[in-house]
Amino acid sequence: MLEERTVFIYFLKRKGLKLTQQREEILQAFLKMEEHLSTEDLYKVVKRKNPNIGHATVFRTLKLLIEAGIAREVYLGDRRVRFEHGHGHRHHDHLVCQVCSKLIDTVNPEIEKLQDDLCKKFDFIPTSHRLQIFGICKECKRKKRE
Amino acid sequence: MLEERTVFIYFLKRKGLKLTQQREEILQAFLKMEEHLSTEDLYKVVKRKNPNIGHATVFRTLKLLIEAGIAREVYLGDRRVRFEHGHGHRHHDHLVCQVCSKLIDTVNPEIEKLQDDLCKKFDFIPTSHRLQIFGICKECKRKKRE
DNA sequence: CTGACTGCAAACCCTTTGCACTAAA
DNA sequence: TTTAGTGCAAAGGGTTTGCAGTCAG
Repeated sequence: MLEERTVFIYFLKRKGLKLTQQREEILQAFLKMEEHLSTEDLYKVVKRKNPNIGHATVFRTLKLLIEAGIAREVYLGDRRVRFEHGHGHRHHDHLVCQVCSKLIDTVNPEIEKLQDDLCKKFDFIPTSHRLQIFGICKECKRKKRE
Repeated sequence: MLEERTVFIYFLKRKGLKLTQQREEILQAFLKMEEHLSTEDLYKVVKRKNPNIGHATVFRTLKLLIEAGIAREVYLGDRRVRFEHGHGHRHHDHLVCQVCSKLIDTVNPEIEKLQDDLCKKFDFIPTSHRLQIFGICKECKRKKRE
């Protein structure tokens, strides 16, 4: 948790930007979150600590976090932009349950490897990727039977 | 091309819906398209044939096509919903060029296989998936060098 | 005939921006 | 003090819906 904060501070310094109370709070909220929150979700979390923070600040700070490589955008199928941790994390793949919306994160080195092969085949330089498998999770499957 | 039309007609009949001139035209335009068009794109294509068609009709018909399994939604990272063929087509993976926005479609049976394994591991029943690799395509890479 | 369909325009909803005020450095 | 940051509210921009007129069955 400390490390990402350091990255952010360096990033700000390098760009001549300032570390404000709000940015600090948003960063902390972002780092604590487990799931893939939307701007709105994060806004609500931060607002609990600091009731007069605005949407715009959350939005703008999130952009900075992305630029700094600390956050990453994910699209889960609705029209909302969601965020996940980016810095130093392997990019994981998602199993998305269409019944309960639960998300299972996973990393599969073999798939990763095949993706690289695929890129080579097309002479394509990858910067990031996103794998989502939609379906029904274990629990929901069980409930259906009951 | 005939087959999908049949599927659609059955679908409409089953739901007590009507096959209108507009729906026919939108279906044909959708089936002819090669790329991943947004509602807006498809609207423009159809409008050329039938200038007084409205956005809403395209939008609503697209929803029907999805329900009938003929179309499928894709999210490429902008805020647009895009569509691709769904019925009877293998789900292909995408290489998305971040410079020129070009899309390379591809299918990789090995990756497909590993995905199935992944699902089994989590006892997850997959219904569809989506793999997107973002990066720089061959042409744009070359241009950069020049 | 009758209920589904259409086009229009407006409502929606999330994202993004402009601006006058505030606060890091 | 200077310049970036903030909150507010409004603008954007794509998607969705309400409605009165229209048309397929």
